[in-house]
Amino acid sequence: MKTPKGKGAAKVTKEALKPADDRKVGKRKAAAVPDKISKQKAKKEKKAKKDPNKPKRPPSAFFVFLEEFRKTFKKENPNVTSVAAVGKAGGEKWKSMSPAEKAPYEAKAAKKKDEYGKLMNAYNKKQESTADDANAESDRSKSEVNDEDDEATGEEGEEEEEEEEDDDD
DNA sequence: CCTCTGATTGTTCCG
DNA sequence: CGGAACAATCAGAGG
Repeated sequence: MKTPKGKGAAKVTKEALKPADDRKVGKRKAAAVPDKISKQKAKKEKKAKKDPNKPKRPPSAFFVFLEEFRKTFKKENPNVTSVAAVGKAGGEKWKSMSPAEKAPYEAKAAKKKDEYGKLMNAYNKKQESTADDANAESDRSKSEVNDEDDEATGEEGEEEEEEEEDDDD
């Protein structure tokens, strides 16, 4: 089924119970006309080679918080095994949290973003290399140079990760 | 057997 | 500027 239509996906959640925004993203699949469903696992790189090696997006502050929250939640709610349940609970709590409390999570997420930015740099290089069509590139083995000699990321530099600035005052 | 779906919010990217 | 898709998770359910 793949839930072509929203229908059973979003369902009623709690729109009435909670005014939680419109949550536009319920199932944005509608617009995307997915030819081949390839989300979590790429079975075979047949034709659906969207991106050779796209770096996964860094977890948002919310996700960072969620990771920890999940443990706590499940710990106190061993009965609950639904990821959705944790998501909801986490979302509610997240909104309930103070910006100051989210700060540490945001700080961490910010750092992830920093590293991600570097990965993107390298990733962009590959992309710029070619807009190769699936067809055009039949056999470019010899030309398959993936070796980026120079290090894209200045490792030695290692900027000091800014800790969360203590806002005392 | 293996793939997908659910649900949260945030973030990121391309056009 | 905006939309659209995807990030983890975990077990269940279906094809």
